[in-house]
Amino acid sequence: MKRPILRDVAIKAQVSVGLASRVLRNIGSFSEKSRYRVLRAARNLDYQTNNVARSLKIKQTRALGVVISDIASHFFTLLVRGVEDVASKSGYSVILCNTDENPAKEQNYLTALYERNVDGLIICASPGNDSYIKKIARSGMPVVLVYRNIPGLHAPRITSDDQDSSSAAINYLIDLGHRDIALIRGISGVQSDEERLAGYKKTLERRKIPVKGGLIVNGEYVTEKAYQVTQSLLKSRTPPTAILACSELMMIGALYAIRDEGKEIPRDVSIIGFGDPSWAGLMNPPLTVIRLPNYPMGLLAGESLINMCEGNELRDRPGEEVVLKSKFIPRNSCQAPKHLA
Amino acid sequence: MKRPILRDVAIKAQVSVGLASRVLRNIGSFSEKSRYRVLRAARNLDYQTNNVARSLKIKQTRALGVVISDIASHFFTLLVRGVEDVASKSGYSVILCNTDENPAKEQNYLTALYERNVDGLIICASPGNDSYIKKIARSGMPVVLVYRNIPGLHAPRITSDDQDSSSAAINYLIDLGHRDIALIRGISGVQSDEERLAGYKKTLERRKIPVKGGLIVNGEYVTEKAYQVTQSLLKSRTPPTAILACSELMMIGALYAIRDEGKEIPRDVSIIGFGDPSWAGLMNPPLTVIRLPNYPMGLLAGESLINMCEGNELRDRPGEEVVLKSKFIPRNSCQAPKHLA
DNA sequence: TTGTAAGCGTTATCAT
DNA sequence: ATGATAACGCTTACAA
Repeated sequence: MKRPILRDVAIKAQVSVGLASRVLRNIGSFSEKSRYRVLRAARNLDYQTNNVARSLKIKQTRALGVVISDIASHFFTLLVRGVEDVASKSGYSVILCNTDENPAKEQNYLTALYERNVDGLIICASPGNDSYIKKIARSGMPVVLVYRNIPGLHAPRITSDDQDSSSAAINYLIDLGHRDIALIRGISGVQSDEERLAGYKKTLERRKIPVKGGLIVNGEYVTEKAYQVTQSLLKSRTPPTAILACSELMMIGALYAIRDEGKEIPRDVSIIGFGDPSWAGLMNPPLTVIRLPNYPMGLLAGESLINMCEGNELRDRPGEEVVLKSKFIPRNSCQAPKHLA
Repeated sequence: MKRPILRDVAIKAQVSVGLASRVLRNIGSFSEKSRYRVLRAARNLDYQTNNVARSLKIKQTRALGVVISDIASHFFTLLVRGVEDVASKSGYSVILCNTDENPAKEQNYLTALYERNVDGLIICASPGNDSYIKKIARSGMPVVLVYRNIPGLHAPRITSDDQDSSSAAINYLIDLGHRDIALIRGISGVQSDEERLAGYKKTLERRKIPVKGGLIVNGEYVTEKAYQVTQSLLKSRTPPTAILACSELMMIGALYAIRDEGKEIPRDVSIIGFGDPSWAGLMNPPLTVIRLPNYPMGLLAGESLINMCEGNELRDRPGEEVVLKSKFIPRNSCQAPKHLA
C-alpha cells in the first residue's frame, strides 16, 4: 500500500534499477523485452517518479518562483496566468508568493524559494531587497524582472511603455482642456511608477503647464489609500478636473471617492486608469483606460526565464529590456472640464 | 563561487556534518563552542539549506498543490490568496495550477503534483477526474475539497451554503413580483452548481411557480458563453424579467449582453450575481449580489490541509463538510418587473 | 544490452 | 558532546 519506488518495479520486472530508469525515461539502450517488462511492472504497480529524488540528482526542480505583491489584483492575476500557462506547457510548476509590497515578507519568500532550489525567479520586486536579489542572481539563479528594475543587476527586464502611455493619457486630457490633472501614483522607487510619473511631469512641462506637487498623490497601490487621497484631493480648494490613476485597485478607490463626494464622471471629474479589467466597459460611463499587456508580459517573462533555465540563447544577452506596448482605450470617462463647457 | 553545502560549513567549522546539521536546526546536543563555530562558518559561507535533499530525507516537501480552474477569476483569486496566506505563515509553499475546467489538463497537474511529492492538495475539481483523485487520496496524500464534492471520497470539504443563498435570491426576486427568472448556471456535475440549481428549482416549486427548462441556461463559467446565452434569452419571445448568474465572470457576460440588447437594469431586467467583486457597488445601478466567503474558505481549507499534513486532529474526522455562510447584499439591480410597475 | 555502484545533500542512528 | 555511516530514491558513468 505504500508508494512504490524504482527498485520495486525493477524487481517486479526482474531487471536492474538502472535499466528500469532508462526505459522509463526512454533513454540509453535496452531490449524490447526489457522495455515491455518494465513498462508493465510500472503500470501494475502504479509507479510514479519521485521527483524530489530526481531533482536532487539532476540538480533541477522544474519549478519557478513568481513573486508579486498581490494576486488579488487583476494586474498580477493576468501576469501570473501568463507565466503559469507557458510554465505548465514546458513542464514547469509555478510557486506563488504574495509580498504585499512588504520587503520583509519578500525576503522570506526569496530565501524559501532559494532553499527550495527553484530553477528560476520572476520578480516584481518591492523596493528594498535589491541587494538580496542581486545576491541570489549572482549565486547563479536565473532571474527575470517584471515592471521593475534593479540597478546593477544584469537580468532581462520585461516592462511596458509606461512613460509613453502616461504621456499619451496626459496629452489627451490636456487636449480636452484640462490643466489641473492629478496623478494617483503607486510606490516611489518602483520603476514603472517612476516612469509614469516622469511621463506625467514631462508632458505637462512640454505643454507649458505648471506641475503642482499637491496634485501628485500616493495611493500605494491599494484601494483604501487611493480612496483617501482622492477624497482629500476633491475636498481641496482647487480640486483637479481630471485624474490619472496608476493601477486598477487605485482606480476603484478613486471611483468610490468620487461617487461619495457626489461628483459625477465625466461632468465634474474626468478619469483615466492604468489597467483594463473586463468591467471597465460596463461602467456608466464606460471607463477610458490604458490597457496593459500583462498577459503577454507573463508569457514572455515565463519564456525568457525557461530559456535561461535551459541554458538557451537568452543567457548570452540577459541584460536586455523588452518593452511591450500598452494601448490607450478612449471610452467615455473624460470630457472637457466644466469651466470650458 | 558555487553554492556551499553542509559539508563545506562542517569543514570550515572543523566539525562533522552531523554536528553541523544539528546546530543549524538547533536540535540534539552540542557544545557552545561548536555552536559558535558552525554558525559563524554558515554565515561566512552564506550557507542555505538545500531543501530538496532535506525533503528527500524527511519525506515532506512543505509544498501544497492548489488546483483551480482559473486564477483570473476573482472567485478563485480570493480563495488562493487565503490558502497562500496561511500556507506561508506555516512555512508552506503553494503551487498554483489552472485547469480551465479541462479534465485532461487537470490530470496532468495532478500527476505533476503527485510526482513532486507535495504534502497535500486543495482541489476545486472539474468533473471527470473523480477516480484519479480518489486514487491519489488513497495513496495517502491529504486532500481537501473546495466547493465540490467527490462521492465516495472520504475527505474534508469546504463549501458555502449555495442552496440557501440561491434560494434566498430567488425568493427575493419572487417577492418583487418576478415569475420568469432565468438561471445562468455553470457546469453540471459541479457540486456548488448543482446546489444552486436545486435552490432555484426548489424555491420556484415551493412558491408554486412553474420551472421552465428554457430559462435554465449554461454559461460554463465563462464570460463569452454567458454573453451568448443571455443574448438568446433576451431575444426569445418570452424573455425573463430577472436573471441569477452563478459566477462573477458569467455576470459580466450577462451584463454586456443586456447592455448590447439595449435593455436597462433594473427597469427591463433585474439581475443578481454570485460573487461580490469590489466594482459591483460602483456599477450603475449598484449590483445586488451574493457575497461568497471565498477568502475565509481559502484560509480554512489551508488550515485543515496543513493540520492533516502534520498529522493533527482533522486526520481523525476527515469526512467532514464545513459550510460557510454567504451573504445576500441587496443593492439596486432589482425591482418589480415592468408589467407590474 | 545489462548491471554495479558512486553520488546528489541531507538527516538520523549508533557508537565512541 | 561528537563523528561515522547508512539511508532517502533517483541518475549515470563505467564495467561486464
